[in-house]
Amino acid sequence: MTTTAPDTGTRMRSEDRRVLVLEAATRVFGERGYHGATTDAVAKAAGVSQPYVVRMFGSKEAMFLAVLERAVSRMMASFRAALEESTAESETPDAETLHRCIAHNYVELLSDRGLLLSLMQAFMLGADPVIGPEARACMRRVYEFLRDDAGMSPAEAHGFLSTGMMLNTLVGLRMADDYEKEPAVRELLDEVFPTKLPFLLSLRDRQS
Amino acid sequence: MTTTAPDTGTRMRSEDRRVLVLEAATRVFGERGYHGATTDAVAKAAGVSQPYVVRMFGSKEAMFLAVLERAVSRMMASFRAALEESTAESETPDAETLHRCIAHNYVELLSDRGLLLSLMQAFMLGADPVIGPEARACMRRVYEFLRDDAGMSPAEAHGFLSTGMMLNTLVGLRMADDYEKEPAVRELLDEVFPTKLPFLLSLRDRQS
DNA sequence: GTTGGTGGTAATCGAATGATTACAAATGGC
DNA sequence: GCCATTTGTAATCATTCGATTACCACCAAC
Repeated sequence: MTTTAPDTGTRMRSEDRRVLVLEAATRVFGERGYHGATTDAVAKAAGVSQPYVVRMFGSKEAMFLAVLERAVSRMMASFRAALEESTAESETPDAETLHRCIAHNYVELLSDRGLLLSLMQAFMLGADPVIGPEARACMRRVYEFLRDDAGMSPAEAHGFLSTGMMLNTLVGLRMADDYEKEPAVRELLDEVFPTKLPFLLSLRDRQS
Repeated sequence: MTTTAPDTGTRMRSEDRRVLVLEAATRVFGERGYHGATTDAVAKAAGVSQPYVVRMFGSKEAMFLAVLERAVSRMMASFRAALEESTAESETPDAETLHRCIAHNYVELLSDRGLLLSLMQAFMLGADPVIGPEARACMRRVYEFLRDDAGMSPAEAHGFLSTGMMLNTLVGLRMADDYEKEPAVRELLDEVFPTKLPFLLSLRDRQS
């Protein structure tokens, strides 16, 4: 007897499926953290079976590392695009122009819900013997880009990274949930997201 | 027959024991995160049995909330002390004096290994229906202190919080582990911890 | 001395989870 | 058409973990 529902006949190339699973994993890891995320939750979010996601990456740990690599690569690509934008505006862009261009692209990254949160989750795993070194390498890549490619001074890079950590933290906290109820929260978010607030608030209502 | 090792005869008041367990839980939650921490690991770190820590707080979730409350209370106390220090130096302290005094006490907090990391872990749990609201309230308490008591402008409070998030992230990453090997890391840490670097590096070598 | 409350532990349970195995259905080259 | 490869799933396993239960030991009051 057949125990499974009849196949719909549609099969994907594993390459495409892998991207789907990676996107789902990014969302799940971002929301629940490395330890809190389950391979089953990722599987359900991607619409595949749990053993499939395990075999696709070998282990949950390897899957997280893949998510991390993709996340930092996409962030770097976003920064590089921002750098080109700002050099297009003026030959030797000042710090403010660069900041504005990067901030613009950075908030765009928030659309990929979980990407920045997955990075942030990795940054809290420095004690992990496998993930820790990879996470430190990610931070290093970003810092070296800011110094070597974007031409920032150490102090400028520090300020830029600090603001980024703050943004990520506020997103992790879901601080926007209290925007209407708490005047202090409104004031803080108005300060931190001067131009991108409508976009941030629109993110809040999306699924999950 | 007796299955247990003979009691050493030393018994503690549950109040004192509770503090010991809270300190142990702070370390464990800080290192492994909420989901990654186990009640058994907390029990072993505190030198008691696992059922005891569960009964003491009712649940792992309640224990985390207790850790969170203690952490934010101690941080606020540290900030209040710093505020008094700076007003002792000059009647109406400028921003730099206040920053310096707070930074001094803040780095002291790092001695309580895990306190800031536990806070940071909570900040990544905004999606949790129970912990999320509590974590947002913690952030709000800190922001309102900076605005109302420390007299910071929204922009000043934003900058201060951003730097704090950056410090916490670098500690979570264990970035100091790469201080000697990676020149970029050395440069970054020299910039972020201008005066407190020896202290930071000494923390690195402590147990766990 | 015994009694009752406080400070603990050993043993165990049920559920969740990451991983493995065995198997089935679709696809493509020949 | 046939067969090997690829794309998937159902079933299950061994651990782990939070929680519960039942029990024991110390101590103070009377």
